[in-house]
Amino acid sequence: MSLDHILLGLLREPASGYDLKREFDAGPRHFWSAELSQIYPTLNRLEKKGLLRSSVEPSAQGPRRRVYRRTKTGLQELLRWLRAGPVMGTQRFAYVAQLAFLHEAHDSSLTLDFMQQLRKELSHFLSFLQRGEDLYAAAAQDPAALSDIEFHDYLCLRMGVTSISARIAWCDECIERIRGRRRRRKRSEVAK
Amino acid sequence: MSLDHILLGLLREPASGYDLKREFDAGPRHFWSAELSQIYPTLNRLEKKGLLRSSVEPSAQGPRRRVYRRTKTGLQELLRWLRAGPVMGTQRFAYVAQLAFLHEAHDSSLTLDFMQQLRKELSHFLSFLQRGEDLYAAAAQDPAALSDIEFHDYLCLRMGVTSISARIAWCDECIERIRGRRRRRKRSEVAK
DNA sequence: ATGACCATGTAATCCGTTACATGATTCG
DNA sequence: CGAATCATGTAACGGATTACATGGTCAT
Repeated sequence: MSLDHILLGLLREPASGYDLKREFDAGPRHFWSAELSQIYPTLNRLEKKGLLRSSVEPSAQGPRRRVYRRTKTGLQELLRWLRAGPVMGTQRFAYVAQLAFLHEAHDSSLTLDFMQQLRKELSHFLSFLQRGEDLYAAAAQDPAALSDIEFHDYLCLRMGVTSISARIAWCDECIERIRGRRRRRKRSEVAK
Repeated sequence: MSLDHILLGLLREPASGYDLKREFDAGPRHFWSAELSQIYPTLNRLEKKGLLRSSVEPSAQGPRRRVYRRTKTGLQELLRWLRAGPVMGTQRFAYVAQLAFLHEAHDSSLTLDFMQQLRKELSHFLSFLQRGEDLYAAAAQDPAALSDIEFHDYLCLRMGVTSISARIAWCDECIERIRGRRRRRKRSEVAK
């Protein structure tokens, strides 16, 4: 039930479902995502549970919006979740499973292509994260220059950058190993 | 629908649902997992679709087992999935979301404790992966010494090791930054 | 007026976890 | 004989995605 708590967390400022969706797409993309069709019913449920309160407000641009605010109970529930320690959810990387089975194709160029395409996709995502990181350039020098909120955001962004960078390095390592393996195979064939 | 393909991939040798569950727990733990209650119905469905074929066989130890084999169609479907290129599923890291919201607690020691506990859990998992890596010690020298299957398995294991290592380094970086921020905050308070 | 974007929702379906239910075999 | 392990499933629930449905406002 993490989405409940993530919405509670994002609602440090009053926001509509639509706003929250945009926040998901802007920031936490490297660690969470949600669709509007999941957000709206969840907000509704949280309001029924008394963790949120909503009011309809006119919009500056567009139709009327339902704006949600966290209640005192909502904040308490968020803090309870945070104090319970890190939630280690299950990881799922379909592309690693694919790599594990690529031997079935008996074609090392397919594995090579696969890793090169993966590297490209990861690099693309890394660029996106690094554009965000540039805004915090000062933080690398003096972490005390940031507000509490910015500081925590920055740490999360660093997680994205270090973890995608490591994955790209892994791609490079794989590509090198695949090439090395090929060369040695060819050599030992010639030796015969 | 990745589980379908992962089961097809794991079934390079005939196996029962119970066998496959043990394989999940032994190997792919760092990139996939599944429960028996999900595996059994999925195998059933794949058989109905003609991608698998099963037969009941006596067990060496215990009651009779239903052993599944991949059909030609099953292998073709697996290869189709592999050739389609890397599947970039959505990532979900609840603990990063937690970190993003920890500022609400207004207590830097809570953030510090959180990161230290996270580091501990990740280290534990890294040890598990490294025990697996030791079996492939030779591969680091000569990748051509491994069979195709072992080579691909090894690359997947390396993904786990590099990616968890990077995450641990990130924890250390965070811990350092939190401490540095504290010191600077205290200093500027004294300066007043 | 029409297309882009703002805004909110429901329905169908699928994926995944937890709990429940059953029973065979083996080892101490 | 009792506990551990082998072995196969079903049921209930919850989480997440895709598709569908509706309509307002604004700029061109």
